[in-house]
Order: sequence, then C-alpha cells, then structure tokens
Amino acid sequence: MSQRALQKAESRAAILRSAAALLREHGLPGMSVERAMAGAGLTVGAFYAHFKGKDELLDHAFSLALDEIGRMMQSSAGLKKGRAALQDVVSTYLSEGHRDHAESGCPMPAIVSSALPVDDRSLRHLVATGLMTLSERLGDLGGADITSERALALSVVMIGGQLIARATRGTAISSRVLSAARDAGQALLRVAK
Amino acid sequence: MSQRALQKAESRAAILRSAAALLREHGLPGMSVERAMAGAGLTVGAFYAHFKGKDELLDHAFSLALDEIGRMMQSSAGLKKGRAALQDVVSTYLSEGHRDHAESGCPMPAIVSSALPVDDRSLRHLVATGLMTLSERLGDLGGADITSERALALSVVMIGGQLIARATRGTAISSRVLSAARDAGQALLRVAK
DNA sequence: TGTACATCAGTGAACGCGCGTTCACTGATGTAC
DNA sequence: TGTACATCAGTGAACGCGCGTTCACTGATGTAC
Repeated sequence: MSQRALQKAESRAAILRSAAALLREHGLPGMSVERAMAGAGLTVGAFYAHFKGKDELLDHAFSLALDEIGRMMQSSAGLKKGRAALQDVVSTYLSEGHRDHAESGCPMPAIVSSALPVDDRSLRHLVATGLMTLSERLGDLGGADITSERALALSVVMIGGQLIARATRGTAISSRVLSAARDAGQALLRVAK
Repeated sequence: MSQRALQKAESRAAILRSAAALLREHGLPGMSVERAMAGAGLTVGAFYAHFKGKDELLDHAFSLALDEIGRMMQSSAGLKKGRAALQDVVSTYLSEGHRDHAESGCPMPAIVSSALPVDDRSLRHLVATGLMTLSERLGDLGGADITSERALALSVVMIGGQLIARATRGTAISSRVLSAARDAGQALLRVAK
C-alpha cells in the first residue's frame, strides 16, 4: 500500500470514528458532514473523495457502532451464559454510565430517534436491521433461557429505556427511568422463556 | 367578544391543532412554523401575532396533545379499574392503530425522539413533565394494583415500544415490536405492585 | 344613519443561518526516463 | 541519481434549500361623531 493510499485509509477511518461518535451522541441531525470531517481533522470538501454522500457515511458509521456495542455486551456478560448473562447486560446497558457516555455506546437510541420523524424507507430498514442484530445477540447470550420474542421485548425495553433516560437527562426523573426500565427487564427475565 | 377577537381565537386554535398534529406525526423538526400555519389556512407572517416564537407554540401544542391522550386513555379503560384497566390501556396504546395514526395519538414518542439529539434544557423538562403526567394517569387508573415506580416502568415500555414500532414502520419487525412491548407490559402487570 | 378615521389580523418578501453538495484549485506524493 | 510530469488527498468558496424571524404593507372590522 502506497503512503498516499495508507493516508487515505487512515482518513476514512478517522471520519468514520468521528461520525459514529456524533451519531450516537447527537443523532443523525447532529452528524453533519462538516462536523464529522472536522472531528477527523479535515474540511468538508474532502468528504466526497471518501463517501458517495451522507447516506453512505451513515451506513458505515452505524455498523461500526453496532459492532462496538456487540463487543461491549459480550464483555459485560463475561463468562456467564443464560439468564445471568442477560441480567448483567441489561444492567450495564441501562446504567447511568451508558446514558452519560452515549458517544461510545449503542447507536440504537440515536438512530431510532432520528428515524421516527422522517419518511425514509432506507433509514427505517437500518433501524430494523440494528434491532434484529441486537436482539439476536441477546438471544445468543441467553441461550435456552430466552425465546426470540422475549429477546426482542428485552431489546425494546433496553433501547426505549435508554432513549427516554437520555431525553430527560438533567432532570430528576432520568435515573428513575433507568431504574424502572431495569425493573421491566428483570420482570421479563423472571417470567422468561 | 368582538368578531375580530373571535376570529383571532379561532385562528389560534386552528394553529394549535395543526401544530399538535405535525408534532405527533413528524416530531419537532416536522412542526415547522410555516407548515403549522399552512395547516391552519394561514401564512407565516401572522404567526408572531399569536405566539412569541416557536418555543411557545411547542409548549401549548404539546399540552393540548397530552390532554387528548389522557382522555383517550380514560375512554379505553372504560369503567374498569386497577389491573384490568391498565391491561386495556396498554393494549390500545401499543396497537397498530395508534402506531398508524400518530397525528391524533400520544405526543410522547415524538417529543422524546426530538429531545434526544439536542442539548436543550427546556425541551428536556417538557419531556420530563409529559412523562410524569402520563405515569400519574396510569397510577390513577391502576389504583392499588400498581406502585408509582411500576407505573413509570409501564410508561417507559409504552412510549419506547411505540417509538421503536414507528421507527421501523413499513418493515416486517414493526408489528413484532408492538407485540413484544405488550408482552413486556403484561409481564410488569403480572408481577405488579 | 352616514362618514371619516383608527385598529389590527393576516400577507408576502426579505434577513441570516446551517445544511448537503459541487468544483476549481493546491501541493505533496508517485512515476517515467 | 536527477529531473520533468502525472496523480490525487485535501482546501475553501460557492450553490440552492428550508428554517425561524422581522417588517412594511393591506384591507376588513370597529369606533367616534
């Protein structure tokens, strides 16, 4: 790989990292091309040498973030399996830490919130794909202890809880939302499968 | 009341109805001043004779919509009380009908999704207020059958479920999301209080 | 009752702003001889 | 190895667009006499 090609690849990776952080913290409207480029130490003009347009950036930044949260879920489950693993994942996902460091967490709350207002088929498919991916990972961790429908319900509680906790961040109710959502998750696991 | 004042009051009400519908269906970004005015049969310029600015419109449109969903919850509970009332409310709230007619439903999914990306304290307080209102109404309907924390958990499941179902509308998973969220709601009610 | 004037709900053009995207250009890197 | 040319990652100004907001204006409604 030539030095020029190497530099380009590094730039692309930096743009993706920057865009993924913006997407998770500020949603799609916050992930402007200019800000994503600035975060990578570049200017707008160079963007189109790396991506066809904003849609392509979104696709790649989103799956980068999805991969990261998958690894984080694995690590919070540790060596556990089944219900015990899911309990840990739910607690971590619905923690204050995850709420307050959205930029390095799960991209689902942000993408869900961005997909709601607009009438964009490809964005909704992105959300659906992400939801199924997350849900399948929970199913894998839960093994025989959870059905695929219950894994989906758990995903909804996790994403929805985190979304509402973030939308109320800074108010007294935000931490109660997280705790209530953990409660709902535990209720699902108690009666699970 | 003079004819002129009467006409102004009617215009104001029309603007609010139009804005509330836009807010619920397309979120805050979709509730543009121009569109809200057009929906009331007026043009932009007249807007500032009715409201100080967009923020004031949002406040009033949001509480109008909150009142409406409160009445709808009452009517779907009918004469029932306690757990049975809550079961009916959860089913109605997490129905395909509510998903597909957002413009006349609950404003919480839309406002939550709009509050996430931005760093706006007053918007977050609006969300917190709406959440507490909804949650208290569920508490009132549930009576002795539900604690206030469980009512909050139920609100989170309802709003989150509807949000994710709408964000995936048109894809295969959307109805499964509603069904999974209803399941989570029932799990909460089964172990409730 | 009729006329002259005042009020004010609503119009429509203009403003600055941030957005995604385009494009002529620059200058360091790579290649040919 | 040195020189002349080609390539191309990145720059920065410009574009049209929709946004919230402002403002000079219009014309129907209300008031005074």
